Amino acid sequence: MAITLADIASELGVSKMTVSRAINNHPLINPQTRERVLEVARRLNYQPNQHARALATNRSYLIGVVVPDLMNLYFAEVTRAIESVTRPAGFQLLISSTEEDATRELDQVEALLHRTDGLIISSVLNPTDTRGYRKLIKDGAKIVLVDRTMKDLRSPSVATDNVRVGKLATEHLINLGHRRIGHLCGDASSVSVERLEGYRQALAKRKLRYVQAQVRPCGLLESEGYAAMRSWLAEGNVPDAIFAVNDPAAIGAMQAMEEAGVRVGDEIALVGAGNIHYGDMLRTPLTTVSWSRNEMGQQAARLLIELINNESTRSKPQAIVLPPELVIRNSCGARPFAPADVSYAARFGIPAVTV
Amino acid sequence: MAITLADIASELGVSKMTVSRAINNHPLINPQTRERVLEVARRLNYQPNQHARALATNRSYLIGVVVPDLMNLYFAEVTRAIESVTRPAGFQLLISSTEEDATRELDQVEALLHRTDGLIISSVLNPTDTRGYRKLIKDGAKIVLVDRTMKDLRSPSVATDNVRVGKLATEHLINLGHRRIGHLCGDASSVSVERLEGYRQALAKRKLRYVQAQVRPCGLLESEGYAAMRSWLAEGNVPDAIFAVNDPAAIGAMQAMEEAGVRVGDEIALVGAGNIHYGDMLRTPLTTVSWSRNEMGQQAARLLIELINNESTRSKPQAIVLPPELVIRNSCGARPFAPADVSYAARFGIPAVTV
DNA sequence: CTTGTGCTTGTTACCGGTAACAGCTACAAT
DNA sequence: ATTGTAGCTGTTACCGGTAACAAGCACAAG
Repeated sequence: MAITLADIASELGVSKMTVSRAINNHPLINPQTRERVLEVARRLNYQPNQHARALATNRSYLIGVVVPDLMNLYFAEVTRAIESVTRPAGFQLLISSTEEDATRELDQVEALLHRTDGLIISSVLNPTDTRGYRKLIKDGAKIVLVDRTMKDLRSPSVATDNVRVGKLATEHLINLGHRRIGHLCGDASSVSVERLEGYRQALAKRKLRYVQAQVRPCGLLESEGYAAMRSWLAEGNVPDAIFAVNDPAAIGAMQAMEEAGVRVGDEIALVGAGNIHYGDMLRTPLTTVSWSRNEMGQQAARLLIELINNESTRSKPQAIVLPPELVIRNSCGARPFAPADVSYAARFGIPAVTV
Repeated sequence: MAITLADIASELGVSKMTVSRAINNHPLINPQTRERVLEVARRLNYQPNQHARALATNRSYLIGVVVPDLMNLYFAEVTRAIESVTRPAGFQLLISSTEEDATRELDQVEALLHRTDGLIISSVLNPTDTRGYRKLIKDGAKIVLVDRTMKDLRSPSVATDNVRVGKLATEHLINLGHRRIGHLCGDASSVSVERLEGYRQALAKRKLRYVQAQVRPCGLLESEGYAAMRSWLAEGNVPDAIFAVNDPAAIGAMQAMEEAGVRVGDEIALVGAGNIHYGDMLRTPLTTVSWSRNEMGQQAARLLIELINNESTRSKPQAIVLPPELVIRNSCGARPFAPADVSYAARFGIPAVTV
């Protein structure tokens, strides 16, 4: 078995308490005694039992991170940023990926809450459906929301202005001369809903009609973007420009377009959101909307540590909003798409569907 | 505070022990009693205190995962595969990224060992320098090595045949007609050393000279591949084909080439290793060597769970080797590179260095 | 010579579970 | 009636730390 406080104590003929104080740099201890204890601890390679410590102090020095998808480099980046703050502060991360699945999220959160000091969550849930989290927070759970927020929840959050994200992307496409602009929209999560709202606002502002058929349900995963775009191309009636809810969805759509022989940025303009790594190195570099993933993760980590240490001087939970900006690359194209009615179905060998 | 066993016990007028037995499906309990207990537990939303349980049983149901770089999608994939096995088995993951830094790895491992039931490690360390791990394993640490292995270590491992990886990549370049084949080599880790060995073997087999100047130290990170290639191009004397130790390094190199106006696959053939996500969607799709990340993660997870449950029937630790295969895309080019002595320095505006 | 005070150390109990063993009850066997 | 034996439940101690309080000691002040 491992070395315990008691081993060191008996070795030195002192009490466990003295050893404990030495290890924890407690002020009420003779510096010489501390040195003697630390020396023995080093010699025996003492490692405190974290479970015992957590049980006694009710502090685990663990932070749970719940993200929708670790294969999405956007979240890998946010997670790394979180770690860059939590590690120096002495916390370790319990990371779990929900695969964009709400049930899994609730399970994970429930499981993580009781073995961590607090959670950083990027929630897949519908932002209006806050019952679950509201209760947890009332019961004292320390939760910070990152990237995806929820309405009226008394917990700090860090996100970008997603309505503006949708507006920036859509307005850019309008400015390029496009009039038939579609949207691959996400799910019920806050980012999806707000970016859709931004898309609508941009259209309205420029007096363009909002056409239901031009908004295709998709999801936030690359595979979903691919599937949605593939069926859209097969059915026909594809717009000349598309704003995809996020970069993975855009990249999935891009892949579907390429398979169908559609020249991205030329025949169909495409804009994503999130500015994920490799977006600039793709066959068709992806035009996107960007904000700092680094800032996002670091701020979230700071807010959570504040919360854990009860340093929150403010009465209202802080909601940090990071400014989004357009990153223009090639996928949005320069020329508008001229022919109004090309069917891509033939390219897949699938009969076109009249909408 | 949270509900404890004692709360449930007093509510029902039974002992803590009875409640504990009910919660854990212990056989020595009256089914009716169990039902009554479970009902109250549900009603009060009892969540067992994992720290207390871990302290009493010496089992935490946590598995530590130490990977070199979570921004490397290769490891994100392996991690996801690990999780797909460990989660159904009731374990949670404590993930930490070492950023390809040996010191950080040792720190992390030390810290994780004492709060987990076992570790899955992809080690950055020099594979011959096994002192540290050897001692830990002798002291009872449950460790499975994944992707990167170490010599003579009594612990199970899952990896690919990295000598073969280097051979496959290099032979492919030779078969394409290249004679001046360089290598962006990694660090002291097992994959780096073995792939370099494969590169040498392939050259030797085809009677090509091993030229020290054509093997550039690089590292395993994208940024390192970029930096190494950039300076190589600036110095001149670049070979017509390059095998990069892994995909991130290859992609970094690719970026440096593009910035220098060098046409990848055309002027310089490039092959990576690992087949990371997006490798096929890059501006120049990356030729690479591939093996199953999924298999890798899942097998590692199974081996560790076996180890934790002491189900290891075999006396020798298992060493699983996954077969690598070549994935031919565009970065390796079709035509060999003709001119032998072009200086790329001018393109950077840097004076060429004669080697 | 007491008393007070500050510094350091020890004692006790507890955090919330679980293992090992003891004890109780009802019923069957002798 | 006694003993044995399942079958279930309770008791006690312990896992390895820490908080709160008690206590010892040296030395200065009264």
